[in-house]
Amino acid sequence: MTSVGNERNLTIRDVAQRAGVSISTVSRVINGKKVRDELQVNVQRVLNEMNFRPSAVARSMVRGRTQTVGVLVEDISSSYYAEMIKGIERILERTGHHPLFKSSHWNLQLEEEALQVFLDHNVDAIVVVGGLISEARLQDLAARMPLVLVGRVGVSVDAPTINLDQQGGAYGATRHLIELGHRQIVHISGPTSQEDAVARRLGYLDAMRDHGLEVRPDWLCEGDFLETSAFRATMQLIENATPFTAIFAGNDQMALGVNLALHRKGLRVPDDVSVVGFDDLPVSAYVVPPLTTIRQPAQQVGELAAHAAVSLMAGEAAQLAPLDLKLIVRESTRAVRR
Amino acid sequence: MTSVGNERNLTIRDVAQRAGVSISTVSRVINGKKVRDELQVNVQRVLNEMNFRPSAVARSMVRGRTQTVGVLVEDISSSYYAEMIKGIERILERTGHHPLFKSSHWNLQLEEEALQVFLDHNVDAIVVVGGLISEARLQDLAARMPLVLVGRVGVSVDAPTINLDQQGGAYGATRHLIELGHRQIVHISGPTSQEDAVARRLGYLDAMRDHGLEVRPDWLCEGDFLETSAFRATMQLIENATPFTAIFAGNDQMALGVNLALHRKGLRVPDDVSVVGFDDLPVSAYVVPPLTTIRQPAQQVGELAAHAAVSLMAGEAAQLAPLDLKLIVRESTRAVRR
DNA sequence: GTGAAAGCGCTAACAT
DNA sequence: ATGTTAGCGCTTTCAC
Repeated sequence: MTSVGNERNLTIRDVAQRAGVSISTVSRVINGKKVRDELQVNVQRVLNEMNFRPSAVARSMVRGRTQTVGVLVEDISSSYYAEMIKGIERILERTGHHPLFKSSHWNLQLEEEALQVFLDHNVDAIVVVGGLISEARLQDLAARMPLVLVGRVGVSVDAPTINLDQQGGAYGATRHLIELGHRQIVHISGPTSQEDAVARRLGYLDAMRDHGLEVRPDWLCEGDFLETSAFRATMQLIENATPFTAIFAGNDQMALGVNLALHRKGLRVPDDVSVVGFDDLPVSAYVVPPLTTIRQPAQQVGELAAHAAVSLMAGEAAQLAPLDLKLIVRESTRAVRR
Repeated sequence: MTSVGNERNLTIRDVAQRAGVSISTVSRVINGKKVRDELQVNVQRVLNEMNFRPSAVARSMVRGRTQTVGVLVEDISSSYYAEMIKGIERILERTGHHPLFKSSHWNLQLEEEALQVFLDHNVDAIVVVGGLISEARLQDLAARMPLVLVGRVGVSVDAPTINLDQQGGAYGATRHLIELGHRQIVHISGPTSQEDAVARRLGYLDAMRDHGLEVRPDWLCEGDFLETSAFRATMQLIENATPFTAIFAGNDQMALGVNLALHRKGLRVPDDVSVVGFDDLPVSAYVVPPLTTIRQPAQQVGELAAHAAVSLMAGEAAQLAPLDLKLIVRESTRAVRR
């Protein structure tokens, strides 16, 4: 049976001894440097026999690089971030780098701690997704090591930044409803402490204004990007007899909350009320009715961020292809009934 | 402004020099060992001033421990694993350990590679969730280092194993349908290459048999745990005019696929067909109608696994509290129409 | 209690 | 081309 890894804790010395060469020769063989054919073959054989693998820790120590990339997200288990992480994994795997994921749960202190851990562990690059870290701190980081920012709009940090046009996406979502004849459109936003939530709300406001539609104050609700908040907001709306024919939720999770509230109140989607979400989560195509939404290419964002990090680590400039949000029309929206 | 981490790459020598003491004294202060009060205060001040943090890599090198735990899952971005990961993060954070997550995508070779990476990086413990790694290999690993297994039923490896009674859960799901008067119950299982899928199918079969119900061959479908497969299977069932009044899907994602197919064919849930899922994903409570399902306490599983790993690393035996699956009755099931 | 020195496993000069 | 040696930054004997 082939054993996984070293039998005990073998070192390069053990290999050298067994092969009857010096440790540098073993090191050279391991690293594919020039060695006399005869020795090369012999050492390689011993290497295989002993199932030897060099210690990544020792290599990191001497090389000053660890082949790891710190990735800071709000919540690993949230669908959107999870998708992004998948993209990051895929790219880094190819380049022999290892992502180190940390969740900060929208908590500034946890973010700082995570960064500190990355620094302590001497990661070769850091990817910061969203978050509350100050611009100054990010700039500080960027000056010292490869840093890639995702979803931090409006920061002037000297680091490649990947942003999707949240405002434009929200504008498109709202316009879609308007084009279907809706005039009374509610928007349930995410928490205004988050940039994305604010940008999307702005997009909604812009679209309404551009089409000459007034926004009733009670059409603007604030949720927290989770299902329950939107569920409650929608129940409230109905109980208050607020008039509306469509709801644009700040993300798909909240759109689900909206759906359920409408269902509870005996309103049908899309016959009575049209609903649009944002993100296009994997489940969104399968809920009943399938959700019209704005697709965020989360995996691609992750891939792009990883590519940028790899470039930076190689001392090259990062190439940032523009990524687009796309309206995905499914079955939760229809022309307003006249 | 407080800077994150070291200005350049400060070492313990720089601190020693500035504080006018030896590096051992600095080391002692950092590690909270006995040092003369006067020196202690002085060194600590310099430490703070310089914003010094010891290199985790160097510490790992000399201590032989890295404070990291390798966690191998099939797919980080899958809801169920993501929840578990959250539980693992939460516990390890408290003990100062850092999880290193790897996805293996149901690919044996990727699993082996991930393990190898863990070993190379000298992780202090490994948590293997499900997967295809052979029992022999796991035993090999367990003999050499702290290893915790999750969801590997029937392996006789000398390592703490956390298992939920998948078969029992499926039995309960099926019995729930039977108690509602259903007799014609379809089961769409996950891929039979996965232990969980097989166990759940067995639970279904047991329940049917125990209640004297025959299982038509075409009531047993095999999906792949993803929405689409169940969608297709359900469409097929209806097109073949297979008689059924309820469907037990192997997981919630497939239950969503079932829902959509029923919707497409004009069948109502639960009025025409009852549907039960498995897992209780965060979204399951918010789809319309809210899904009746078997709750797997994914986060708790993660927490338990992390606790076990921590115990093992401390040289203690792991305490494994039993975790239960629970039937969550929501609105996708109702008594069969007579 | 404190400092000098050895050494964790490896790579990269530097000799040979 | 190969071996010898000096560290990488830290912890930990071991003397004092």
